[in-house]
Amino acid sequence: MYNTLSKKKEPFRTVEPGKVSIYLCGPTVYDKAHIGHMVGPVIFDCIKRYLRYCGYEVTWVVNITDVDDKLIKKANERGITMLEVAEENIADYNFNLQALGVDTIDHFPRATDCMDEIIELIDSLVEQGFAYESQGDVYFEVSKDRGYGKLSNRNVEQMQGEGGETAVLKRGPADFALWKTAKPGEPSWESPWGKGRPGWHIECSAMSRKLLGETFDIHGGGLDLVFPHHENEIAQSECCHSKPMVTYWAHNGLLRASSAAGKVGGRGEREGEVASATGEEAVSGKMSRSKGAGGLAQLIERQGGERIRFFLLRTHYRSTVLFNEPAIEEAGSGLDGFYRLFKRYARITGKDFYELVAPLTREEGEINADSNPVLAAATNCRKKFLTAMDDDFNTGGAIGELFELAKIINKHCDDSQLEGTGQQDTPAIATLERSLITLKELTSILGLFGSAVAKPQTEGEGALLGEVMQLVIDLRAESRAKKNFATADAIRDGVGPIGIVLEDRAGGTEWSGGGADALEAVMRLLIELRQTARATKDFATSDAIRDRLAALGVTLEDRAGGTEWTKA
RNA sequence: GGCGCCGUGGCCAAGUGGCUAAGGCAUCGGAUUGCAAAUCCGACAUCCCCGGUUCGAGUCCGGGCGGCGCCUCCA
Repeated sequence: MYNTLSKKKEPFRTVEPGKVSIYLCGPTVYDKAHIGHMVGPVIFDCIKRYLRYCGYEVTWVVNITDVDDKLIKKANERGITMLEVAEENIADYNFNLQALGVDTIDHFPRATDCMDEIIELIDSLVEQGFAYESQGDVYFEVSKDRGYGKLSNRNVEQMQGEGGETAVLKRGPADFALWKTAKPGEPSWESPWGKGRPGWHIECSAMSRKLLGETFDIHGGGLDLVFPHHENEIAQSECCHSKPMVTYWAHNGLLRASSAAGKVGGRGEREGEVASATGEEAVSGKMSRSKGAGGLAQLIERQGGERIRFFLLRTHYRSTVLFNEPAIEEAGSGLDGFYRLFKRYARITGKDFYELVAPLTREEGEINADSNPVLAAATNCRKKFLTAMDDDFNTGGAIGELFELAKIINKHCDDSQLEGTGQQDTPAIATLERSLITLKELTSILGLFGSAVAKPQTEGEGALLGEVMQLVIDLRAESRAKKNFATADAIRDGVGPIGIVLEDRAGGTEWSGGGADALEAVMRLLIELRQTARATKDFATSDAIRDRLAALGVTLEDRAGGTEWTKA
């Protein structure tokens, strides 16, 4: 595991054998989240799942900083309380986490719920001479900490800055506030230094100690938190406790918004036809809420959480990721291959991939391949997957093996002609299931494919039904025009049982009715009509059906067991 | 100015001294299909440039060029 403190990978060892304690810096909840806020939660969710899989007992804390200058400012702007601002954005954050499948967080402490611990910690620092009071504020005296700067690799002398607005109150320009005295009208708490509130940084030292102890295993956060936030946390905690705060500091790379949709990075070669980048001027550069980044919830609505999670996990967590929506869609294309495999499994066995029970631990997952070449290949994939994960949680490399495994399984289905032959309880089926169980075992580590992706659009289905019905009506009209009454009548007779009535009026045909399952039923009717046409070699009609559905975004796929339709 | 990261095929991306440089997306062939879709098979890179260390480097060192982050709030 890579450690920011030592700047290299280190063998994994824990404070307590068999146990891992993790603290991840969560959001300051003054505004809605953007996608960058999910990098840490998603990777640490995987880290926890993986460590658990490897036999560790893991405790994971994500804090909420709900008291801060920016929350106060936001509350004043909107004429609501700081608490209300916090509640609103915590709800947003929780929605985002849930959508991305982050569900392994054990504790969600809020700074305002830990005020006693915070004050106690500050008090101890003052008592030990590492901090001092100044007109109701309390500052940490950086020059008293010999280790200061070790995480972010800097020393106090070389640091610039004149100390900001509060310079006159501080002994040194690098000193930072542990406690801020309350201005009139601001939320405040009683303390030995009068009414006030904690500075940024101290809440994490207090909450991590409260829940994980004075020394814990892993502290995570975005790379942008290394300085000053984590540097100051170390200073506070280690001066107070005279022992290491954390064994591993783990920082995820930052997301950057990339301009020019479709072109992610690379040199700006603009030859030939150039997509005129008019319209929305995409912002390029680091994402931050202060620059207006947000809208994660809307992005989730458009793309779905699993795509976004997969997109984030394709890349190693420490690298910078250029983010734009087409890139997420591309990731989605990769995911689709897995979804198709799951459907294939259902076609063959009638069973649901999501219902498969996979081994929860590394030992249980071992495959007994014997002389089965498919399982031997699956074993090899599994091994490489785990090797990648063992190397600083290399999810990108691990995902490569997932695709490899999917290909092996698909090939097995092809080679053994599992589709359409009605095989059951054969060794080939057993091999299929066993290899899918391994796929499930591995994807579970990444928190993927835990449950079927919910269909995002019920309203869209209503619209689609309308479009499909128009197609049905057109088709019937054309059949009548060609005096192909068999087909025309088959259409009207076919929609009747679905609860749809066709009425021929002077201006054209109108339709009405149709219940909840109408879309599915109409699609089946169209598929039947197409089969009939094909059987009578009426390819003009059969192709017309498929082509027109394609124009609506519906794809027909002929399988050994029958035709399936999917909406893009 | 100080500290640090990155530069692999059309795009994304793994790889941290050694068999044929993973994988995905896209593209082009082939098998399959009435035609498609799906699936499978195949094609598609010598790793920004220069120099060095080494029997051997994308992988280590030095120097360029280019992109980016932190030093102020930030996942």
